[in-house]
Amino acid sequence: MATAQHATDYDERVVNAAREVFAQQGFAAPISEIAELAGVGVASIYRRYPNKRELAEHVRIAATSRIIAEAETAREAESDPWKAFELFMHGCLREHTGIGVVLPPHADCRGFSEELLTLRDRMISRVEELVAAAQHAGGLRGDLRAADVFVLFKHLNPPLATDEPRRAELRARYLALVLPGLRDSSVPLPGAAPDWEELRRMCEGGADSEPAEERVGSG
Amino acid sequence: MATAQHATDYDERVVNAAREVFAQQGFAAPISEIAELAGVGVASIYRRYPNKRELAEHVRIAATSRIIAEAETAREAESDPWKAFELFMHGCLREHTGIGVVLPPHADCRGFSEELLTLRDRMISRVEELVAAAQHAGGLRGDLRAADVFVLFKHLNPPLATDEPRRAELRARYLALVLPGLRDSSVPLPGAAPDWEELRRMCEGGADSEPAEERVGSG
DNA sequence: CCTCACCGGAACGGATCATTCCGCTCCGGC
DNA sequence: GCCGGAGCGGAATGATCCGTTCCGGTGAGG
Repeated sequence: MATAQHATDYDERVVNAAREVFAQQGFAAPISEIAELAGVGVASIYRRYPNKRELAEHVRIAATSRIIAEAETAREAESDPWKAFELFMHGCLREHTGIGVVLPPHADCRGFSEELLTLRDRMISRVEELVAAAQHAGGLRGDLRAADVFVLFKHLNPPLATDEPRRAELRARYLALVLPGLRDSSVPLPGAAPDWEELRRMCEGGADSEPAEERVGSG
Repeated sequence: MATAQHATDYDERVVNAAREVFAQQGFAAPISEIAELAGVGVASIYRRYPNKRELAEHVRIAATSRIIAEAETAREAESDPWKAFELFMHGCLREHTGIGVVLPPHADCRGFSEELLTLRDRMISRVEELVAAAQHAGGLRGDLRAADVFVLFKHLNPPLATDEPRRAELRARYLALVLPGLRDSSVPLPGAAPDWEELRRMCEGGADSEPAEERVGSG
């Protein structure tokens, strides 16, 4: 039916716009921006999601699932562990992957659904496996940790420069700039990789996640 | 005199705090945050600067000057162009350099003083010279542009994770991760480096700069 | 022409932030 | 010990932004 088709079309545009806006600007981005990018009114978003938090959670779940799928696909498609790792990195930075949206799950886990937390853990496991395999047999430097990969994602993702084709070009450029260096272990990495808690704080500062939690003191 | 000393002390704490906060959170950071980090009241900031814009400009001028100095120092201290480039990168990411604050001059030049615009141009020139020299004789990959260096700074700077020593550790870690790759030109960089205008847009989205265009206010 | 479903955008209320105002403390002079 | 003023911290103010809700408009089906 025309009507159902129309609704589906709207759903998709809203979700896509939300993914892009959240990925690029963080979860503090205004709903109106999503509406504008989607070419709909704000009310059309609220007609589909009860509030911003639920929209954000939906987007996070979708993006996290997609990253997991990228990891599994990469492993299956490539027997060479380094190639698989490379493929995964490229896959995560492809258009519409919404990689920018998977950091906040590490960044701000307060009040998330079990589903999302489970997905988050699975995503981390998949990345750890890819890294370990590439280190064992692929020449990936041994002192790289999975958390570093997420830091790279965080930096490689949100150019936000212009339109998507150009953004993809920029992601590709900086991925190409960084990837070869990951195999050069002539100089050991100083310091320790961030743990998930620290990564959380690193992402919180950059692009705000949810408004805030309990406003404690003062009055 | 105790009084003069005290005032100087306050000035310094305010400027340092402003540099850190602006560098990590962008120029949209609230003044109250700066005040808190400096351990002073907001009024003490306004007693020294007529408004937020002038404080920001002061910080930008200081940081930009410092980057220029780092570039000149590096060139003079090292005859090997690659070493000079490396030294410059490390120098810019040292504590208190405020590298995060030099991006917005490219990011949002509206209504800046001639002084700052001149410094900005000089800073760009110095970086271009270092890059060209390192490419000519130092093994730096030939397709790296000066704008890429600023993109790297943008990503290497604002961990914001915890306290400064740890932040310095993180900056060092990711600089060490990236630097070796800059000499590996086996795979040419795809896409084009951003021009200054595009870099401006890239920074605008990430961490807000000034509120918006001309906000008349302040009556 | 009427009804129903769905839209876009204006309206509302709360939160945030730049800036100003005010009462307090500390210091030197008497 | 008491007075005047400089300088301070934080509360008060006014404007803006943003999440959410409300409402009048529009097009399809009957």
